[in-house]
Amino acid sequence: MRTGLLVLRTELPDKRRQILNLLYLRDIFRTSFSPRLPEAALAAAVASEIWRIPSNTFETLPNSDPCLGALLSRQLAAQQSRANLHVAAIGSLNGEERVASFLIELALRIGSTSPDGIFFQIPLSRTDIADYLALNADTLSRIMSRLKARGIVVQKTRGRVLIPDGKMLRDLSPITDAIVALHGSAASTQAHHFSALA
Amino acid sequence: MRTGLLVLRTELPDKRRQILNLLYLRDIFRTSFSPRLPEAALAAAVASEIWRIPSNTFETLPNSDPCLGALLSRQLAAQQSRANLHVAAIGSLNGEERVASFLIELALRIGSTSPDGIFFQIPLSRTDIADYLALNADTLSRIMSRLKARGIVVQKTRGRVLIPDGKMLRDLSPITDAIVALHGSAASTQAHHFSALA
DNA sequence: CGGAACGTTGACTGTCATCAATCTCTGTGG
DNA sequence: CCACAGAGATTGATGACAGTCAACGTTCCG
Repeated sequence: MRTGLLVLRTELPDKRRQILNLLYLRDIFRTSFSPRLPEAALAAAVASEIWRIPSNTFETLPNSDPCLGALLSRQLAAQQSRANLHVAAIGSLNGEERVASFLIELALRIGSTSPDGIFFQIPLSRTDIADYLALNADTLSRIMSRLKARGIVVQKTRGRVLIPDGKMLRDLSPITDAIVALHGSAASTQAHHFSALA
Repeated sequence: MRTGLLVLRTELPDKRRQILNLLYLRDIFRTSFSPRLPEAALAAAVASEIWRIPSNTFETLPNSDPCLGALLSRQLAAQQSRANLHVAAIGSLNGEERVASFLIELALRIGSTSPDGIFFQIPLSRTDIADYLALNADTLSRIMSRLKARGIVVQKTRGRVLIPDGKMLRDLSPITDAIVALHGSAASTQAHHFSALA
């Protein structure tokens, strides 16, 4: 995909929904990445632009250009790693830690640094965020309220958020380093806000 | 890898452990599949045999043989899909459903069909299973006791288990179909025990 | 036989889900 | 411009499920 943000969403029998994965710029998605779950479907969280490549072409892509093959291989490895990280987040963090981790992820991916801190537009609805973090929407709302009360996040307008101090957020998540490694390119201006060395 | 069973394990600050992924026969693992989490490490659950391939060789493998490239590509897709399925399991199932899903997975992977049902040797310690399912070991023990009381699983000896009736187990997990699709090869004698059509 | 590791079980606690009431935004039409 | 409707978000009261801690069983070693 070229721009935008996609979610891989599924819905189990009892109206239990879960967002399995977020897909960002330059991520690769194949139908076969999605397990055969009921209602599993890709949906655009924000307007997105996608390149479609026929499956055959995709599988023989590396043959045409060795360098492309290596790139592809690394991209897929990074996505696998992100999926594993998400397992760790959902499986071993509590609500607040999950939300903090998610905010760090967004800040690295779509944040822009300003003198006041890191700004970004939250690209998902509350419900989608809750589904992504395996939390209830009500619980998510409560956690966000607590974070706002503590001044860790500041809500500017609907869906627009400011993180005044990356270090405070950093300390709320035990997996910050892994998130930075996977979502913050070395060149990212946001990454250093969360870096342990900063 | 060629034989055995590997676990990708991590351990966060407060002795919270999580098993991110199980690796079975013919699965592919690269260091870069593992997020940079504290203590992230591969460990053998049972004696395992592994092929090591230098990273460069790996990335250029597809160039040497187009057919191999396609195979590789599909294998990686299947593993991605399994990671996503595991997110769904941990994120949206309750304890009993997770355990049922895990038992189905094992039955498909390492079970052998007998007149009495499906037999297998549980290849992980209680603690590891709990970490894989994002449950507490005590809770896991309680759930297993309940399943035994209901006759859904029968414990033969330490770590050796019999599933008398696959259909009963099947109905305990809302994601059975997806598990069968990913872990049961079409040829597997176990797969039909869990199939909706059986 | 004894010790260590692992597993089980019960009583209690804490976190998160559920349900319901209220509030806030956003867009629409008078 | 305001009123209104509807969706989404917030908040509180309550309950269920899983986690914690501690005691006791079991298995498997030397």
